[in-house]
Amino acid sequence: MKIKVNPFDELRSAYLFAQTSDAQLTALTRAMHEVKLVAGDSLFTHGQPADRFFLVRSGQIKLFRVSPEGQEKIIEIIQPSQTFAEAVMFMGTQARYPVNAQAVTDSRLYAFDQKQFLAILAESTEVCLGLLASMSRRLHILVNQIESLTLQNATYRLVMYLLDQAPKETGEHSEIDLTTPKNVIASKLAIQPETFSRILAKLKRRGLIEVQGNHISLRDLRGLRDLAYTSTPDDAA
Amino acid sequence: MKIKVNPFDELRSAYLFAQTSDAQLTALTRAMHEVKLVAGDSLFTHGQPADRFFLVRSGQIKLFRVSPEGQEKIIEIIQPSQTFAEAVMFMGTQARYPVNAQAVTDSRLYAFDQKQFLAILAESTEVCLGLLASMSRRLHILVNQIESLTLQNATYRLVMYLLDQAPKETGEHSEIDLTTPKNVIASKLAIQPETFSRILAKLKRRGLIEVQGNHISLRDLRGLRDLAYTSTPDDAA
DNA sequence: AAAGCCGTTTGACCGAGATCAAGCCGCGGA
DNA sequence: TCCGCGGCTTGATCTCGGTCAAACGGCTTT
Repeated sequence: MKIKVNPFDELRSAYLFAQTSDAQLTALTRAMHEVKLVAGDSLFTHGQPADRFFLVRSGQIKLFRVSPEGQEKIIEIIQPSQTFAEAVMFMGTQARYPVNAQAVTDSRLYAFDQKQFLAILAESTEVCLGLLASMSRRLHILVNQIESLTLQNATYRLVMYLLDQAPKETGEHSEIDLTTPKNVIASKLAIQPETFSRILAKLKRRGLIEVQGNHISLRDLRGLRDLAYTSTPDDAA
Repeated sequence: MKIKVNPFDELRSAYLFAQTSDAQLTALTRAMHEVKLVAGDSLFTHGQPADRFFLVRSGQIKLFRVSPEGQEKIIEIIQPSQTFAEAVMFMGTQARYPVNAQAVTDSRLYAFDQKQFLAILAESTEVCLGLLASMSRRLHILVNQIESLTLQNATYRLVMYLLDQAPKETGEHSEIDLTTPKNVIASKLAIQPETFSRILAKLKRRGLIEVQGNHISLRDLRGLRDLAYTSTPDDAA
């Protein structure tokens, strides 16, 4: 027994295209091409002219900025079924990518031509509204990031990340696997790898989590949540 | 001699409405009402249901988050002719404001009804594209904020703020007036008022600026730019 | 003119997290 | 099986910026 697969299902799995009609997707696919990257490959760099945006089919892409001293700060890690850089398509005359994009793992993407995309937008209000919604969510996420960078400490950010990774079942206990190298997560949370490691060790000492490589057991979800909101800097075992 | 003023000029001064037709603006104004705030008045709070967005006609509105401890972090200070909270209109079912909004000084605003606005969007691609462009810019600004919060120090942020306030003439010397209380600027830059004051004092000691209350003379633009990019923490007079 | 008040400045101290520097461990290649 | 590399951990130390506290100065109020 064979399951029938709509060729557009993969595109529609992306928020951005969820509401787009077959006809429009057909038009879009004409100016779409496939991109394959191996881990470490750069896709585009900060300041480079932006003439296309992307949908991740598999793998992970990190969007980041680099400081003059070479420090890397990851703004976002793009997962399969997510699009990115679509917001840049509206920066008007000679748009430029505001960040660097690089593959964390081997990845397959679709690239969409800016002109083609703008043409579709111009004739479809639904696509427009979908895009507005997706940008609105992203805006909100960035505001939350700014809040936690400025009003919360490193432990809070890390704990929130862990809780966010956990499935939202209601138990007091949960298991997660880090799908991303620890140093990459650290950069996303704006923490040094050493500090990241130390915070994990602290949580372990307190019996809140257990760590075996990339696998982490959250032993006490309530305790973790409490910690995040009170954030005792105290370190004693 | 009297200058003829289009009643919509004020609206069109906002990026968002720059391309909107008279007919659409007419429709919009039907569901628009005026709002007056005195300094310190709250307009809306974080988490409150969002059913309208705003255009600042005069005054200043700060958008901010508050930490559990009561610390305030200003995300943005909205100036006359700028709109805000329009992005929230797309957060779907039961949108909520993601920040608090409060008047820094006495202010006059226009408030626009969400439904009316969405109706106009649905029938005008130009307005849609204008909105996309404006959200795209805001997105970019937030990314830049995240970068400077994570990859740059307080001195960098403050110097960049000063340089940003200065008119872009090419001289080596420039005068600026802070239109916003120093503690508000400090919060926007994620710096404590004490530190803000100390950094200004340091810049003064080095002969880069002169300060008289809210008036600041930038005596050495090149020096300031250099400082921002090298950012010697060194403090000696 | 004195008294508050509020935003700002200055001083002394502290601490979260960065930096520098070793070790450790798991994994792939020879 | 051993080696070597890269990511992770742990320890020692440093520092930027925060915190607490007090004084200052320009206002408005009485």
